[in-house]
Amino acid sequence: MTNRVRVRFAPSPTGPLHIGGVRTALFNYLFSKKQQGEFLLRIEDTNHNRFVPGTEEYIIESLEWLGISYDEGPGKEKEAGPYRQSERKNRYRAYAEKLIQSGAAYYAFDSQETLDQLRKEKESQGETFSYNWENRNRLSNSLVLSEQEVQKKLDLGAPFVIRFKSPENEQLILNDLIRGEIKVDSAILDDKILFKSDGMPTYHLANIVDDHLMKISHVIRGEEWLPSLPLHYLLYRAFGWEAPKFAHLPLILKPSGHGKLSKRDGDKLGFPVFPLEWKSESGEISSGYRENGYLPEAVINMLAFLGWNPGTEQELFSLEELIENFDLRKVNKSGAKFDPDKTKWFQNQYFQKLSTDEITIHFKEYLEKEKIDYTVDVHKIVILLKERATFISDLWEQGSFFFQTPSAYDQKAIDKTVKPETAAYLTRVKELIASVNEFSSENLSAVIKGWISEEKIGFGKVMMPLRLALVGEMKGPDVMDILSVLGKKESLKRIENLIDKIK
RNA sequence: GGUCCGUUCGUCUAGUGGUUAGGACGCCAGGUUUUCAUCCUGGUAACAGGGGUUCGAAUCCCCUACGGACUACCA
Repeated sequence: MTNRVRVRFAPSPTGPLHIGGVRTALFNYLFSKKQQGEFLLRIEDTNHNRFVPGTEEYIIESLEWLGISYDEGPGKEKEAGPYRQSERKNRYRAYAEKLIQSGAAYYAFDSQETLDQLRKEKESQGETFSYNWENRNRLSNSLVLSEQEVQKKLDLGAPFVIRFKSPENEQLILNDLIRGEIKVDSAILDDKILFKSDGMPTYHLANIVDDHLMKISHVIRGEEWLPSLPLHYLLYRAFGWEAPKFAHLPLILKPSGHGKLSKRDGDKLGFPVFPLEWKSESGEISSGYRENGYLPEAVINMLAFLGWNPGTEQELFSLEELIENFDLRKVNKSGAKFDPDKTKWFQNQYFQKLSTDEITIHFKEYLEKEKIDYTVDVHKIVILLKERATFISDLWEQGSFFFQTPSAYDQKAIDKTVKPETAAYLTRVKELIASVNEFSSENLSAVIKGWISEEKIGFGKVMMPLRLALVGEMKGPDVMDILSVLGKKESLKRIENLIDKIK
């Protein structure tokens, strides 16, 4: 008898994990850690047709990047393993047979074509065909066939599936930790296939068997599974097992328009829906948060607040704080539209928390990757640019002029700042700068601003063209700081360039 | 179509019978920055509709509308 909390994240390796899946993993992780329980990763690969190579590795790498570590799973084998359903393959049949023995399930031999035909017929009458108490006695299965006939078919190797015999008339009262009581009439259920003709279990069987065998205490999964809850509940009962507690998480919806957030929304709408970049076999690339420069902390924080909040006004939470504060009862019932702007805001918050040293390291890596040579003091540039950046790449967008002499000038800025006397002013500034030995922004400021004040010229008339000469447009940090970072030689060159241009 | 779930500012949400319905993102305005961005201050804006229950409903109940999920030998 153990009350130990054990939860699992059970993705199927049919494609890259998208952020909805990541959030499910996160909530499972937070819940289990809050209760000092275990978090397992189980790969649900019972359908080889949909298997996509590389996705299991992708899932593991994603969780690792985000800091969601699992206690048991592929590569972390414990006694409940193995953790891939394909490797547990030969366990499921026996469980299905057990259900047949007790009368809770039965063999069915109907061909795909027969069923398709029946569905079509019903559909043409505006009704839906369902394989259940209404017509299971008219079909080809062990409910209607004699024991000998069934045995003969089995012996001959005829293809078969095993279906669950759902009760005809029972009011089921189910419980969900987030939604409370849910009442369902069993008459609307169909006899779901538990065991496929290819020798593999379906999700429903494998899921229940494994959750039981792995001693899962709480099943936390997406709302799309809510309609399967009655079946799962019935399955536990048929096996005579105690069912875990269930919690169905609200869905993550598209930012605009309608419906569940899907893989295709991301690049269509200009933000990632995947934690990591993914390249499909056809060569199509889906962008990822990591490659787009997001910090894992920001992604975690954003995801945690999609459908959950602590009930206080605090919005910034580290993983540890999330664990401390997480409460399933505070999870919302309704779906949440994904908000790319808010995600950026979280990113900005975490980016600003980074030290200038950390940012410098990453910015240098960026420059190297982009093959940009430099002699300037990158750390100084980072100090100047940090507060205006949200991503490392912003540093380049905001400050490329530190590395490259302007080759063109913003025409609007020229029109606005260049006057007949500008060339003369700049020539004088050049002389002044040349006279400064220790090229600090304080010294430069004293000399240049001193001269402007003395001559009563007006700051804008000098500073604006000077900025234009150094930057190429009207943006960037303090002009004196820019001069200081650029150094005497480069500064003089840039001023000279503009003088030549406007003379 | 059927079943189930849901519905507070544009978005994420607080709120559990008595609040000027709070916060955040976004947006707008002002200030700072002799530039741009940041930053600061302020503003905009919501209880889906209709019936009950109650002295009193965003909060409890019912109906309607709308939204979503599911409805495979996929998970």
